[in-house]
Amino acid sequence: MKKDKESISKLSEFYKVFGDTTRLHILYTLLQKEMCVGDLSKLLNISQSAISHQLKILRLYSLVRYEKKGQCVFYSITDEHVKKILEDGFLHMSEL
Amino acid sequence: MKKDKESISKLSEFYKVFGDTTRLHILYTLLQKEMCVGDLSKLLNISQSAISHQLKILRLYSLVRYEKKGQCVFYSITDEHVKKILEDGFLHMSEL
DNA sequence: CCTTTCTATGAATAATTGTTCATATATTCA
DNA sequence: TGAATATATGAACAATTATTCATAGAAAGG
Repeated sequence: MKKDKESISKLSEFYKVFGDTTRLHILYTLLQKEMCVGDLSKLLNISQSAISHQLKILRLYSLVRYEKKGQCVFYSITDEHVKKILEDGFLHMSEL
Repeated sequence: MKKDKESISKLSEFYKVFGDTTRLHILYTLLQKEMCVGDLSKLLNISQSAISHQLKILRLYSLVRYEKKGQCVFYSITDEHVKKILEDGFLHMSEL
């Protein structure tokens, strides 16, 4: 695995995505079940706009996917690999 | 594993530490061999002060340890667990 | 249609974080 | 002891990132 400037920069971006409480809250909530934007907003007590902006970033990094059902847009964790990353996070931390 | 506000906040802090190119560069450099502040500064072409400030954060999170030898302070990765986290990072990313 | 509801988004603002600059402390060596 | 070298650190400044605010678009229901 190369550890040049380029890939270290990529890796730091990757970590940065997880390094925000709003995004982590969204991710761990979606780990339980898929949810639409408004529900996330109410549940986490964060404005709809803020949620939407952060979901955009999570989408950009392919951490969540979405499906439109009527007026609602349901978001969910992309796949098992992302779920694993999320579960590993707590393990790593608790070992430090 | 509890996923309350408190622990999600802790976890995001943990990720945040890795979410900076300077700190990652330092960490991956120290993964090769222990090094003193000045050498890191020269090698990475980052001011001594910036390196020192970032090392302080890495120390705070127990990711590095240091040993004073004369005027120099040699830094190294704390332990195998931290090394594992660093190596896992690239794997996770490459699978996304 | 018109209104309501849900979501997305650009721009402005607020908050956070990183770097630089100036300087202090400690150690070595002449 | 005095000068040089290595590191740390507080404060100011710069840069980045998140949130809010205002608003637009899309779908559903009356």
